Amino acid sequence: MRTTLKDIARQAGVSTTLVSYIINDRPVSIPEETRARVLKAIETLEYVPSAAAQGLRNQKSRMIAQLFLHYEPETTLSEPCTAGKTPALVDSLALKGYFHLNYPVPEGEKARHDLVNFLRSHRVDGVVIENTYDEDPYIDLVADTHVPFVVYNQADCGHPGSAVVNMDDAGGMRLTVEHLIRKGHTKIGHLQGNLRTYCDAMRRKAYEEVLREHGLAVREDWIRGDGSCTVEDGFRSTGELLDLDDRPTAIAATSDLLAMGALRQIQSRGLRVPEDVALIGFDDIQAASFLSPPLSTVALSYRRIGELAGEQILKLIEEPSLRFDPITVPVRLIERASTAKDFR
Amino acid sequence: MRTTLKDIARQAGVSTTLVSYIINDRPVSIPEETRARVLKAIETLEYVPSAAAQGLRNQKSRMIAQLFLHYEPETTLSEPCTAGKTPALVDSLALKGYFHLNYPVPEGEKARHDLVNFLRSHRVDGVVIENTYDEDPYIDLVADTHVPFVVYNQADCGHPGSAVVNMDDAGGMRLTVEHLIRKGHTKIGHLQGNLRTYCDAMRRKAYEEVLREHGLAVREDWIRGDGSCTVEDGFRSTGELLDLDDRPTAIAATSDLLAMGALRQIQSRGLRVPEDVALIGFDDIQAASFLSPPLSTVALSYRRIGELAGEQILKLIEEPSLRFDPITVPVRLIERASTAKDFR
DNA sequence: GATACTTAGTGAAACGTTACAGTGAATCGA
DNA sequence: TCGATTCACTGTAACGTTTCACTAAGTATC
Repeated sequence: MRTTLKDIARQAGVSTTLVSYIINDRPVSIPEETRARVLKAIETLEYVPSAAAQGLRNQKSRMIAQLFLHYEPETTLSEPCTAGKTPALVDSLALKGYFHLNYPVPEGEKARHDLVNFLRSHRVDGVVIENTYDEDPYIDLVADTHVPFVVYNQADCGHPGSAVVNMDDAGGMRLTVEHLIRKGHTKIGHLQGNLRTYCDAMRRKAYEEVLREHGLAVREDWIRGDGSCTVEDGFRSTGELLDLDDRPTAIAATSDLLAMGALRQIQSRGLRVPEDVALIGFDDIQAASFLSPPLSTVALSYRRIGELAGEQILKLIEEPSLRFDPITVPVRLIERASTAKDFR
Repeated sequence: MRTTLKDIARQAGVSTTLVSYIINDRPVSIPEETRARVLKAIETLEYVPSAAAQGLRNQKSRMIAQLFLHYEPETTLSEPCTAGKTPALVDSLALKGYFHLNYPVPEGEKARHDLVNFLRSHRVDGVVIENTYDEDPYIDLVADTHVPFVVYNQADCGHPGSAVVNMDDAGGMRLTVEHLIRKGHTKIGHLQGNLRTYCDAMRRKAYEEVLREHGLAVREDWIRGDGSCTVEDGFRSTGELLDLDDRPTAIAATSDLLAMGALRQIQSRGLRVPEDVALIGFDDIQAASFLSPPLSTVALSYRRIGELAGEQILKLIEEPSLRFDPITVPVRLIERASTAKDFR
């Protein structure tokens, strides 16, 4: 059997109440001698409180779940953007003695229902929502359970007990397109991601805005991508772009994975990057600098984002009435060889 | 307040016992009419059982922790080898209604102590141990708490209530070295990883064995690597190798990351791969096929490994007396351009 | 000497489930 | 028609904490 408070109390000749007080450092006066006796009993009997009993009594679990919405087994947890934030989140939770739970939410009625039950079961004190769509209905679902939550990549969602952490998607995409324009490009294509996500939607919007600001037309046939945001999609979509009679001389991709596919496609046709087609990505994944030519891209600190999410959710748990303004984490342009030639 | 069994019982005019029986599908005879009444009450009051109360009562949490030993914040969770297995583990646990917890264990007495308390607190029903050293003392630590566990990359550890899942490290390294020998190489260097890990130790051992079997000398000065297994290490260590008067004509790295660093070093000196130095990695990370030249390597299904770990730990929880033989997941050689030239 | 306060504790009731041991009533077999 | 069985339930005691309201001394205050 397991060692319980009762065992400690018996061993030390005191009540369980007193043992509990000592363990939890309650401000009651206890003579050193008694305290020492109890601590010794805890030591020798190797007592550790039962998480379940504490959870039941305190209505707290000290667990935070990271929700992976629109989950697909083979991809979601491996994507740079999704996976990148997890380590920092885990670390910042661990720092405060909280545990991190991975909770995938595949599409479908069953998973949706399971999610609500999960949240209602009080298994976790709060959640961090990953991989949301723009104005994602799942957010309301979570909000309705009154579990505090932090969500990435959303406009301010306005729910009480929630906070938003964004990266500067629009700013990043502006950087890339303006960079290409400075290099002399006027025919700039775009490889888009999943437009249902806030990230990719904002990036595409920024792409169009910058073009218009510079008096360049937005051509629908220069915007490609099936939404899967994979290397394969990049390869295929770039193929479509290059098949056009009037094709772009530069491509701004919404992710490095798309850009990797693009690079492969361009080079497989004997074209050169950046001489024939300039190419720039987004995310600055590790592989980017190893491509030939090394890929220009936008770097952002996924660590910082995850860290912020961790801090926010813990603050919300302590004080659910807190209101936060959405935080936006800055990005920066990384210029490499894939955009290194001036185009005139 | 939260809706409890009592509320349901009152609403349906029955005892809490009966409600519990219905929810848990206990084999007792209950007229359809009563059952329907109770289910309706559950529905309308939106009842969901309290995870903590069930945990306390059943002494089960339906949670599995993945332990990341020797944890370093910036790297451990991002490494291909470590991160690669997590998604499949999460999926296979979710399939059976179990939750997946990330538990980092940094070096140090405090973290070690926290770990023991964590396991003793019965917060999880079992653990999967990631990133172990060879004959890692942490394994005994876990075993002593009698929490069922699965461990990757170990010789059979012999503890009751445990299982081992390996990938075929030795077999994979044999494939790469034999491949290089077939290509005509006799001067083959090795970039080693962290020899304290079973993986890297096995790989290095296999490297040496194959050399000996083919009558080739094992030269200590051709074996490099500071144990960090990073791109930077690969770059630096390959520099040392190339500085030698009598230098290898081929390099077998224990990981793709090391090989990426090696490639950068080789090319930065104006040498060609594979003409001047052939190069082969291990892991088949996504970037490998995007290098110039594309990197030969060893592919293994991290998905399969994670899946197996999930299945094993759940079986152990159901039946802790079960004994499993260590499972070894097969690997295969991927030949790409970085080893494509015969060397004579 | 009565009153108030501090010290060092204790008992019992939650928290929300589940399992065991029953209990009446109805049905069945001989 | 009696005992046994089945049916449809229920009461209560756990599971292991924490908290609230107490108490019974001892000490200080006036």
